[in-house]
Amino acid sequence: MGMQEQLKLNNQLCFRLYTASRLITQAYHPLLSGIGLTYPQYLVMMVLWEQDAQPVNDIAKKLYLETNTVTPLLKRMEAEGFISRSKGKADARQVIVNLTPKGRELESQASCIPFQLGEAVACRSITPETAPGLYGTLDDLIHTLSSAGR
Amino acid sequence: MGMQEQLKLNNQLCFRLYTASRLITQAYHPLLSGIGLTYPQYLVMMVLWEQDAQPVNDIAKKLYLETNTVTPLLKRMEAEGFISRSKGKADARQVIVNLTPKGRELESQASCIPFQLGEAVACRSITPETAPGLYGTLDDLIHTLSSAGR
DNA sequence: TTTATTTATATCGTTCACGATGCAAAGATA
DNA sequence: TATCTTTGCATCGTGAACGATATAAATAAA
Repeated sequence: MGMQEQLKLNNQLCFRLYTASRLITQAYHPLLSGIGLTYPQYLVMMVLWEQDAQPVNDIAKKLYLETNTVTPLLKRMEAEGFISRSKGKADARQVIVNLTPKGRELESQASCIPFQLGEAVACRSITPETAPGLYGTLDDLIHTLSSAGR
Repeated sequence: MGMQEQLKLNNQLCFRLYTASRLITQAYHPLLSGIGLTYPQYLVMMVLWEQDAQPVNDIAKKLYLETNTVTPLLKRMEAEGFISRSKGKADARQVIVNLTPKGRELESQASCIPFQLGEAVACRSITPETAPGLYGTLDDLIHTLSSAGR
């Protein structure tokens, strides 16, 4: 009649990732709301700051999201004036996403966010020595899961 | 005019956690839909399997969620017949959540899920030797973030 | 060149998350 | 006791996520 050990919350990797993800996103909130972005919108902006003028699909792939998530996100960002969307010339099916001047200007305003966030996240388990190992593990996990799903 | 290095997606811990969390949840989906649960609902069930008859607030705290997320979740689970909700006797403000027989029966059906999931998540970076370290790091992060937010 | 298939994006419906706010019960203070 | 504050839960509105489906353009096959 004992509780199944493997069904305890404490033994779940996924629950930890889910919680850690939500809590970090919450920590971003006050910083991002200052520049008018949500966290997923901030991710899109980082993709575009790194390389402007990308089709929807390229953005979606880099974020491991589907277009049915990204399309409405981009529409809201267009309504806010951060990006513009235009038909692709080479391929008329594509929608090319461009930064507006307002969106481009945001990069310098956002540049301090990673540092501010770093202070909030500072804990003894994540140091310059241990971070690469953690990143590698998560990258490995993401790679396994994203390739398994096809 | 160079790209701000710290604003690159590859340098972001949060993006990794966000992606890993989503992809693992997706891996759960086919397993959970078989027993009629979503992933957050599965988390609630795990809390209740471990200890039945808890007030909403206790469940929310264990999942690091607010009641405005948990209440609608519980209502859907009640409509599906997995749980029942009743007024607390000692404190009339509380709503006590109980497993129904159907919800209790689900535990044995769910007991194989962690193993099935384990196979999907199997990658060289997460082994019986490395998992505790990863869990510890995430727990530390969660602790830091959840106590900072107050 | 038709016809069939794939690809790129969009639409729709449902379920989270979560900030803001409301409300009633409980507890504290006057 | 009457008033004030806190606590527990619910409601509302908005923005993701995502499965399922639709549509048009591009490509492949017949």
